[in-house]
Amino acid sequence: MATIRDVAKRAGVSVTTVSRALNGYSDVNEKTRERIKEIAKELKYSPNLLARSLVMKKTKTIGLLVSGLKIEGSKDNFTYEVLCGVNDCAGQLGYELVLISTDSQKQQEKTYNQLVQERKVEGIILQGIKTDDPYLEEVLKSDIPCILIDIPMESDSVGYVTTDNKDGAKSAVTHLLDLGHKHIGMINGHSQAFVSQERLDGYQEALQEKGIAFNGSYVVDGAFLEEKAETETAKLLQKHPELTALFCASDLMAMGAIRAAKKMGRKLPEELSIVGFDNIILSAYSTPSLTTIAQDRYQLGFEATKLLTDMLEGNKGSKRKVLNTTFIKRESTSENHN
Amino acid sequence: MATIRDVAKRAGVSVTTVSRALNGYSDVNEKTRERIKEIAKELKYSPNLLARSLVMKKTKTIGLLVSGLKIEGSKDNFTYEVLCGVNDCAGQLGYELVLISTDSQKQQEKTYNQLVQERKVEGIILQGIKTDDPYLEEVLKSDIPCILIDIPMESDSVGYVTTDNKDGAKSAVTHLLDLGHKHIGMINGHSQAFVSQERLDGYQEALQEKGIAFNGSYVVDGAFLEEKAETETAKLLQKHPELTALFCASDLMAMGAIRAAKKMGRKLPEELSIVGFDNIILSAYSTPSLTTIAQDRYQLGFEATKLLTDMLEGNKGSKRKVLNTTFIKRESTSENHN
DNA sequence: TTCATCCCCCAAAACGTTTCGGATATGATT
DNA sequence: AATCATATCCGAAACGTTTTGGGGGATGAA
Repeated sequence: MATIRDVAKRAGVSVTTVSRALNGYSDVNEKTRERIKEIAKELKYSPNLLARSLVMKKTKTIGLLVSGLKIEGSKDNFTYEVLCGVNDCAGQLGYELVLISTDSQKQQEKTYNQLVQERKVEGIILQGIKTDDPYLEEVLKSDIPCILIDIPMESDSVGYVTTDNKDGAKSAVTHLLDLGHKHIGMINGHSQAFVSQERLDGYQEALQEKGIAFNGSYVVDGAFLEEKAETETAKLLQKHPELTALFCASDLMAMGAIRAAKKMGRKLPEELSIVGFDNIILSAYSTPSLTTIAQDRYQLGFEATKLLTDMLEGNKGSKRKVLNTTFIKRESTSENHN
Repeated sequence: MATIRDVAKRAGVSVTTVSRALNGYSDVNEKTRERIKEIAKELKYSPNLLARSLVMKKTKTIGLLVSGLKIEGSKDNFTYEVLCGVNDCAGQLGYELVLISTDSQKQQEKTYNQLVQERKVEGIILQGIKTDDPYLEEVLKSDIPCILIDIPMESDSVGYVTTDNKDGAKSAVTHLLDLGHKHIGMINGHSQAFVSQERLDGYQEALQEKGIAFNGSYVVDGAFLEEKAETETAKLLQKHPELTALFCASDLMAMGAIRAAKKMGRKLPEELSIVGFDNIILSAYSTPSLTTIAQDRYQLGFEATKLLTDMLEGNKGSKRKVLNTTFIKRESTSENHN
């Protein structure tokens, strides 16, 4: 590996001049600059980023910290698609991306600050963290720039990007109401996610606007898990046979709900309408295919990165961004025939 | 950020001693070692990895270079699951992971060597590269340690990990033959993937063992794409109505095949048996669910990382690993009734 | 001639580590 | 008393950059 010294020697100038020539400073003669560039190319010189970072105290690196990077994530692809967005944006802006993953085990050993400082990243995007995670508090106190995904919290150094969950949920439920459904259940996610509360809010607001009373026993906790959703749905339908429609806070849970309904012999969608949230791949392939609220996970990652790099480069501006959802009609919803 | 100098000052020793104390050298008194550790913790000292790497010429970092890290990858999750495996193994072994993605555009600008040297990674895992990619040649010439995924090529510094594609394909086709099918089509992947050839070999070998002549016109190119597979399947079935079964070189293509068959009014699986390859999530949810050959993508990533770190640490040993497949029976295959 | 301006260039310090080659003190051995 | 081995410690160099604070020469103006 050729160093800057090699180039300097060969060019008969000082390392200072090489550095300044290559970095586009104006106090170097154009002729010598060209010569230096020539030689650099000849020697296949490329600056040692470690050395550069060490002196400049900038690494041009961001980290994607994901809590629970597990194979189960394949089902909703949330993390993968966020990752794609982050990667694309970071690439465009010349930032390197390091992937950091934690789990409750690792968190015992290292604090957030340690974890992040060690990796020498300038900023962090946080994905998949729950609201009761001890890291979250640390993040908000720390002065390491950070963007949270789907956790609407801010501080001087942290911002967030999320989807308009309330509005999305509202349009889902409104869709069901428009189809004539009066008794609509909800399979919500666990309470360690902000989005659960938001989606519940949307559910309630939609009901309220149509003058339908909210019934707490119509809402159950599916914990964002397919199996849990299946058993909870079964129980719910058993207990409340009057339900003709379900709003699920995630497509994956909707898959569980579909299975539960099928097992109970309910005809879909004639005897039970189901709408999900997320628009995961599966929702287009299931039988019946799933009417759902699409959120753009790629964009979530992309915007998070944009926000983060803006912060890093000192561009003052909003540190939050809320994305819109899109309603997607498929087969799993139909008019209420009761 | 506290530096080693701060610790040294506070402890009243030299930086050398602090360094050696913290790194477990024996030529430092246990008492002072304890004192230094104490102070280090007190000052929240953690060594600057940039500085360390600079002098040690080791970064303890590996790169996952993926060609075409795109949102479309959501459908088969190949990259995501490999990533999970790489991440887990790297984490266990104390390596950092940086994600590098390229596309044909970026490859114009930077050679493989540049791309990799700049990032200061010690080794690379290469995923998603096609056989006609110019990078591949460069990889084999380069002396940067590298593990290829699903490309069985070796050199002094590069090894590979892959699945036993031929055997997997063979068992898929054998399954169909055992069900009494005599005319079996194949929707293969494009020829820029090694696995395509291997799976074709397995297909042929299975036929041969049962004494059935190979018919080249039964094999079409679905390019690993769902849509392409759909149109190719439609054409194939039209041209060869005698076909009662299909072997698809990927589950995603099988999805296309299923759709094509349905559109033609074929009853599945009674009038057409289909077996896929991969065992992607979708295959369990489609109607009919897909009989397939499972390959462990997570393990692929995990083993790749193990191989790579072995190389990096000078452990001489095999630089290749071939994983086995598992046959999974679902609804899409049944006995031949003709 | 003298002085101020540019234009180019450079030596040296700094970043935070690790490591090499001693240095010192202590105690044991001869 | 002299020598030697051992246990601890340390100064300084090295890694490859960027940046700071000039320095010298040419040019133009006074």
